[in-house]
Amino acid sequence: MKKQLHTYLNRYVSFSEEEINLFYSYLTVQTFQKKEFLLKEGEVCKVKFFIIKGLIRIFKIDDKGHESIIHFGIENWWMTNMQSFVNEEPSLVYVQALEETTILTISKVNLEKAYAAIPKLERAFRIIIEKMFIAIERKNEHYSKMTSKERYLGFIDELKAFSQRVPQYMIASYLDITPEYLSELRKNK
Amino acid sequence: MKKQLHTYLNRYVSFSEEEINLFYSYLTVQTFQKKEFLLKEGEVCKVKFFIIKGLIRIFKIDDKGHESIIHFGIENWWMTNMQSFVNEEPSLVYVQALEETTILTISKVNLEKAYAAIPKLERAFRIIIEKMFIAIERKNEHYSKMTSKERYLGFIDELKAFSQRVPQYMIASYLDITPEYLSELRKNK
DNA sequence: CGCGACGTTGATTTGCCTCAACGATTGTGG
DNA sequence: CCACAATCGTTGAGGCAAATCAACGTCGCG
Repeated sequence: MKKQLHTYLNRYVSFSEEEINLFYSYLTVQTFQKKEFLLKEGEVCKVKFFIIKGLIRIFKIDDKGHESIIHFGIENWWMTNMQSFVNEEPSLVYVQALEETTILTISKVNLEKAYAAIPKLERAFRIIIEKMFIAIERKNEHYSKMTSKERYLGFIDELKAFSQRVPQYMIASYLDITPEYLSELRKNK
Repeated sequence: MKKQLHTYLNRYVSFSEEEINLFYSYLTVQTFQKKEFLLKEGEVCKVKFFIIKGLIRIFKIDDKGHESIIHFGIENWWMTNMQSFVNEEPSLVYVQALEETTILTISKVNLEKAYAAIPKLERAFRIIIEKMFIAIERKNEHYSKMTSKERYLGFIDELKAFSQRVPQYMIASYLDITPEYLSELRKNK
């Protein structure tokens, strides 16, 4: 797992073995079963986490009890509920494992310590969040497509990574359409 | 302007006068007239910029020639087209001044130099982008509300900052509804 | 085997768009 | 300083995309 993290981080900033060892000492390994929650609405998100293996979803439940999926997360993604983690506010969303999932977590305090001990980390995480920012804007890009059909087609590529691993109604939820309508879209190609 | 920037940055990380002077030496002042473009689709976004005074919009034009507004930007915001700036790809969006607007710009090269010269800046910009990330997620939050009406109501607060300064059809565009329909929503409270 | 989870289909309803037209402002050049 | 042109908000008629609701078939699992 240390190796996996090292490889990942080196994509952005190159770290020595010692630096990774030090960073790793601030991390905690955790495993969640399928359907287990990493975070529930109302709780404060205490950690950033790196997915070693598995699949998670971030979703919310609206007033009518309707779930809608905001993000999926897979191997080699750093994730958190930024709003809750940064501002230390109650989360508005749920984070749930969709498969058995192993993650490395780091608390806010430890992350600050790690930034202080390894200044390059600050840079790495700035770059990582820039990528996340671009990804989220890209999703929004698709969202504002006129029709759902274009939305669906526009997403096909990035959905490939998930579509084999999650039920179709979750894809529908991510696209913000009903499962019934997605079914119809798929039929008409 | 230097003072304004200093005050702003101190909200996140405290900088000395000298550090700000150094950073400032990498920046360029620019002024744009109302309706002037800071960036057009297809161009590569070469700078990050800080709005000293004025108001801008980021918008795109879809296949049917329909404009839709992605963000507004006002005083004391750092902005850029992240996708284009970071990846040095052609921009998919337009950036346009809606009032006479004065900005401080910094090129990618100079930003790298500034990071190297003033390591604390890396931290400041990490924090700034975290805030931006939270803001954009918050917008998405509103977006996935079931009805446009809820969307409109949910946005009222953060729209106050703009609604006095931009025509209503731009608000509609930002909310992703037609001006006609927004008009109806407003009538029915 | 029986139950729950999932995908599909069809009938009906509705939120929101399109298109067109009309006042009310604003502003701009002659 | 007025006249004419844009620009902007509103209203109404008509239409369509996508939601809702309900029912059914299939599959995998305990």
